[in-house]
Amino acid sequence: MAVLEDRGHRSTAPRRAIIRFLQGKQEGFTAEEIGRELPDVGRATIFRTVKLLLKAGVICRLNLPDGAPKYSLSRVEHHHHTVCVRCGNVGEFRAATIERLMRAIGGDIPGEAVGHRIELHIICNQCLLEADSR
Amino acid sequence: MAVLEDRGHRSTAPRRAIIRFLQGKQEGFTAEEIGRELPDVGRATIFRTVKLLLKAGVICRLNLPDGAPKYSLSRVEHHHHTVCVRCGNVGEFRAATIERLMRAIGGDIPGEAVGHRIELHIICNQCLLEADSR
DNA sequence: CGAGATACCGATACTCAGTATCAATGAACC
DNA sequence: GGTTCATTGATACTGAGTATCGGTATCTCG
Repeated sequence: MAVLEDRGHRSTAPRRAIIRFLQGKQEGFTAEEIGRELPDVGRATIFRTVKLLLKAGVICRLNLPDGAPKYSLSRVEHHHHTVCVRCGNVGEFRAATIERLMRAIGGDIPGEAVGHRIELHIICNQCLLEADSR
Repeated sequence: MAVLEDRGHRSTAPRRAIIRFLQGKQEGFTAEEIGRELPDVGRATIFRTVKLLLKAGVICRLNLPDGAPKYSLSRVEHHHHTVCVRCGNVGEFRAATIERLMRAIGGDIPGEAVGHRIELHIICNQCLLEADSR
């Protein structure tokens, strides 16, 4: 909640509103969605705040398989995302094995490895159910 | 070369020009870059052709860490990308270990795994050199 | 080869995510 | 309470990609 103050930013009404809105969010969200939910907050401010939260590590950005941008709360520090190729819902997962493996691969590749990003494309349970019942 | 004809598309001058241009490309490229190189080809046609080549599997789309879109030739069927966080150049790699691991993780996660995408963020050798010499 | 159907073209106008600008406001700190 | 300066919203812009549409070129078939 005091993520921004901790980083030397001011606590303003729009910022509080955005953070409060995101607090409940289980699924990923788009910037446009925030705007729809908080019509009193200017568009620019939404993007500015999203950027701050990104830098603070509170949320993270990912792309759906078609490239559409989406954000999600970072519940755990280092993690990766599952994204449903049907409905676009995103989830998180961690796997220590991956981290070890990526470090090993980083050593085999020219240049210095500084990080990675992994997206697991799935069809989520709900979409599977809907497909069945059709 | 006859990728498009093989899929029932027509062989037209703009398409041939784009494919010929991409043939040489080692690094990743953007749509805008194609347009700069082939000013006689309309913008819409570039995006249309890029989309066809994507569907045909000839090229693939990826995002730089900041979300900027980029394309790269698919030299091998299933592969992943390294992207330099300094200069944005992209490379390819494969690692059978990853594929096995991702399949295992897919089994542990609710829903049906259908694919994945992995980006390894690096600082490429050239950027390392430049950083040293400064 | 000639002709017709239609896939494809370029120009243009649009959408969508995100950024730049700028005058007005309101946190923070004294 | 007053001052400073980060922040705001409005607005205009950029960059990637899509929709539309009248005109053109490719493919196919006779």
